Amino acid sequence: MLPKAARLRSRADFSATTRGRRAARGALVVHLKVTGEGRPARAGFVVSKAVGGAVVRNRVKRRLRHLVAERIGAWEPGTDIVVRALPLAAGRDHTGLGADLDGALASARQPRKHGRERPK
RNA sequence: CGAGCAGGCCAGGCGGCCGCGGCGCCGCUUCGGCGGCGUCGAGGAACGUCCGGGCUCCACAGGGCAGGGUGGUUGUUAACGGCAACCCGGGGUGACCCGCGGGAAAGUGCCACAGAGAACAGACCGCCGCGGCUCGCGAGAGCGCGCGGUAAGGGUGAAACGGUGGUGUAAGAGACCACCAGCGUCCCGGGUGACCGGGACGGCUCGGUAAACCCCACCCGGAGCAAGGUCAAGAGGGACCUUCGGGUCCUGCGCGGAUGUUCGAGGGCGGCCCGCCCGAGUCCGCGGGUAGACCGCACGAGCCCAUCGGCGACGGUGGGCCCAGAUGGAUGGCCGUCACCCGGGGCAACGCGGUGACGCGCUCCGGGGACAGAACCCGGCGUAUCGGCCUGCUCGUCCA
RNA sequence: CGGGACGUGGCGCAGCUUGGUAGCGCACCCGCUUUGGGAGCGGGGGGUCGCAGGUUCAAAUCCUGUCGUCCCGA
Repeated sequence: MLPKAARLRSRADFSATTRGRRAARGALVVHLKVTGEGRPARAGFVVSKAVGGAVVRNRVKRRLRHLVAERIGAWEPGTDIVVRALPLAAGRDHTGLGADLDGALASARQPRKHGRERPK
């Protein structure tokens, strides 16, 4: 799992990260912000009451923490992410959540294109 | 063997890889932490928050009136609205189960519709007597008739002012009698008690509803671990120093308005009134600051075993054990395997039964494993829960 | 942690205080009106009163438990 130092633990950290880039995939929404500071990367999780009861919420959180822990070493220092779980995440298994997380991260890392591509 | 009743228990096991939090020891450290080893790490409901207590702070001067809760008895307990045993009423063939189970002759209210009449009741039909009229020779019969008697019968209703049989009567009626049911008073016996059993007498019968108001008995200070405490930080103001960035010390939000200081604001004594006490601030608006750490906080009405008392809830004694403490919130993630349950396929092999189809064990495949996450602690209650196990008991059927 | 409100046809609400008939608006169906539609007029259908138990002759209403939703204070 993630040690304490690698987790976002205050309201201020969460707000700062949430104002960064955002991407959604499947049951997850990921906020990403590269601060450029020299400390290790950190992650935070938001699982609201809409996802389920305490048992379901804890299970989702624990799975996400493990998934992030497997990936966090590869990120550049100073990166903060916030992973928010949608109600769909309650029925998602480990593999499914991993796919959602990777997809959302890849999408968030891509530089945002200005304007939308209009369909022909 | 089949139905069923009651009580209790479990909450998958093992292994691999990768992790998280607390505590202890050791080592390193730039004093922020890091590493290693050891050890501990969710529940029977941790849940809902329906009760009761511990603990902490506030208050303690009482009186009256309101308010809330409980409601068979006796126990049990720190306490309870819990639990145990028993009593009463109801249900079941039975084991057993269910009951907010005080008072309706203290008072008030309500009882729709139907029905003649619904609470110190009521003559619609019927029944009976007298009178009237009609018919008939007459005995008598009849009536959309009048006056009176009558609560036995009909019908309505949840409920119609005791039941059955007789005496009696014009017809009837507890008007009277016998038995039965119920009520009240007294006596005897049993029980700590609720109450039970028996007897005598009485008037003969007095509806339901208090989960309607109410009456009676008993109980009840207010808040809540964001309780409460220690420390740090802080905006503004003042003084001093200054290299004009700031630093040190003291005090500790600033501004405006209302009201008040023995002619007393405001607060406290759970609410109101009286009374008493403390007493110089209190309230409103605008603007600003803080949002940290530690203690409380894990030895407790604690758990396990034995034994004694008690029908039991429970209590006494002795021995052993230390058993979660997070704070964007740890106690896990992934995989394998073995047992368990469900569904489907197969007899190719083995075992049992059957002539056999096949069934069971077996084997192959697929699926399932619930309800649910500590947040100051404890005792209960209530609710959710895939399934499995144990003990005692009841009824039915068959065999000996 | 403490306190409060609500649940009634498809939707939004009354009725609960003082227990006996569940009502209103929109929507739906049928008819009239119109060339047709809308509007209007007339008629009609539709409700386990969140769930379970209890009190009562009788419960949407009273009591207890339970489920869900929402709000307020610290």
